[in-house]
Formats: sequence, structure tokens, C-alpha cells
Amino acid sequence: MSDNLASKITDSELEVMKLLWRAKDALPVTEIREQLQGSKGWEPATIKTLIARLVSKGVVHQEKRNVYYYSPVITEKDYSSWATKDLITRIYNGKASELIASLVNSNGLSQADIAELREMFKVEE
Amino acid sequence: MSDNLASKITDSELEVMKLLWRAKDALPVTEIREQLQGSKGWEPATIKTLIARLVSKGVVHQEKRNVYYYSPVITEKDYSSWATKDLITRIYNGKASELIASLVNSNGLSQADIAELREMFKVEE
DNA sequence: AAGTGCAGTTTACATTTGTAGCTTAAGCAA
DNA sequence: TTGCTTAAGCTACAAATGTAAACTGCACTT
Repeated sequence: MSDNLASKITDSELEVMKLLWRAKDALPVTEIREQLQGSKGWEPATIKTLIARLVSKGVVHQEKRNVYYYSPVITEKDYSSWATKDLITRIYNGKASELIASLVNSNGLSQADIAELREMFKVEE
Repeated sequence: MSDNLASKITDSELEVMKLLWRAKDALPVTEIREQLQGSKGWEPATIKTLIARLVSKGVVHQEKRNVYYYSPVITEKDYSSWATKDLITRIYNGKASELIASLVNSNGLSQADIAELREMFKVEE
């Protein structure tokens, strides 16, 4: 995923993306609204603006049916790993190991995390 | 470090912070400028603005001598781990292990990183 | 003592982001 | 058919951000 796509997803827009990622299929504004109005307390107009911006940024696709249906163009995984690499570039001198060391040293890992990681690195090759 | 400090450091401001973190002692504007003008191509006025904003945000301390000397109030480590936790909260459901899993799956780790991690989580208790 | 230069402060201005209203047109209810 | 509802598009507007100029006063030079 290129920088000019993901880097432009703002916090508010990300909430919309998360919703679209969770959905199996494309969603009409109605449903997007239903789910965000409660959780975020946004006005319908706000949600429309966010969707429009995501579409114009090319990260959400709109498909005309009776009404427009929206779906993500980029996957959540792609976005996540892009954001992670971006963090590593910006503040860990580009070294993933520094990020992890920081996590370990700042007690950023729960016991559960550690157990999980121990599993992960036991079998991984 | 509380959210209201670190969350307000913007990208441009971060460049100034990085410089201050690298410095052993407090620096006068002159030196900050010298180092940033080349690397970032910023006008002196821009650099002054960034410093002023950092001071007003409380993340940089200014000490009056002949002229003001500036030094970071928060450490780079604190900032890094705050930023990392923020990322985990925002896009990894609060689970550090998901971040690491993402790194592993997206080839974000070098062989050396992986070896290091295997060591790290082999002995940890 | 007067002039210059630059630190420090104030102001500026375009773009992005967060948040939302207004307008237009089309579908559905009456 | 007439109007109500609402999707879609356009406009709005304050705060934050990136970038920088203008102003002010002090220190150092001549």
C-alpha cells in the first residue's frame, strides 16, 4: 500500500474503515450510520463527509445499486502493517527490533501477550 | 506520560524533539536551527514556531541564560512507548501480541529480529 | 551614541481534520 | 399527484498543523 493512501486515513475516518472491515459485504450509508451514530455520537452529515473523503482518497470503493454501497479498497492487515512500519520508520530508526525492545522494557506486554509470543516464537521459522 | 502531552507532538515538532533528545545538554535556538535548516530546509521562523509550540505544550523546557536554552521535558523512551501503546490501542485492539503478529506476518522482521525475539521469549518468565 | 543583527514574540495564511448544515433530486407513502 | 424522507453532493466553519513573515527590543560593533 502506498504512502499516499494509508497515510491519509485520519482518526475519524479510521472508525469508518474499521466498520467496513468488519462487514462481510459492502454497506449502504444507512447501515454505516446506524452503527456509528451510537458508538461515536456523530451526526449523519458527519458520517457522510467521512465516507466521501475516504472515497475521494481512494481507500473506499462505492458501487451504485439502488443506492451506493461502500466497501474497503485496502485490507485491515495492509493498513495495520503499513501503520506499524510507519511508526518504526518515524520513531524507531527503522528497526523493528527497537520497537519490540521498547515494548518489553516499558511493560507494554501483558502476561497473556508474553505467553502468546512464547508460543509464536517456539514454532515459527 | 499523559495523553495530553505526547499526543500533541506533531510530525514537524517531532523533528525538533529528536534533535533535542540527541543533544546531551540544552541547546540555544542557534544550534537547533543550524542542524534543522540543512536537513529539513526550514526557515528560521519556522523553527522558532515549532520550538515555541513545544514549549507551550510543556514538552520542552526553556532556561534563560544569556539567551534561552531548550531541553526536552519528556524522554525519547517515554515518547516512543507512548506512541507504541497508542498504535496498539488504535489499531490492534489493545493487544501488543497482535502488533507483533502483524510484524511477523507482513515480513516486517528481519531474520535477526526473529532470532532476537526467540531468545527474548525463550527465557522470559 | 547610533546602527545592525538576531532572539523572542506576535501575526499570518493555506491546508487538513473534525464536525455538521444546506440543497437538490429521487423514491415511497398517502 | 403531492408531499415527505432521505441519499448524495456541496458548503461551512473552527481548530490544528505546516510554514513563515513582521515587529520589538537587547546586545554587540563601530
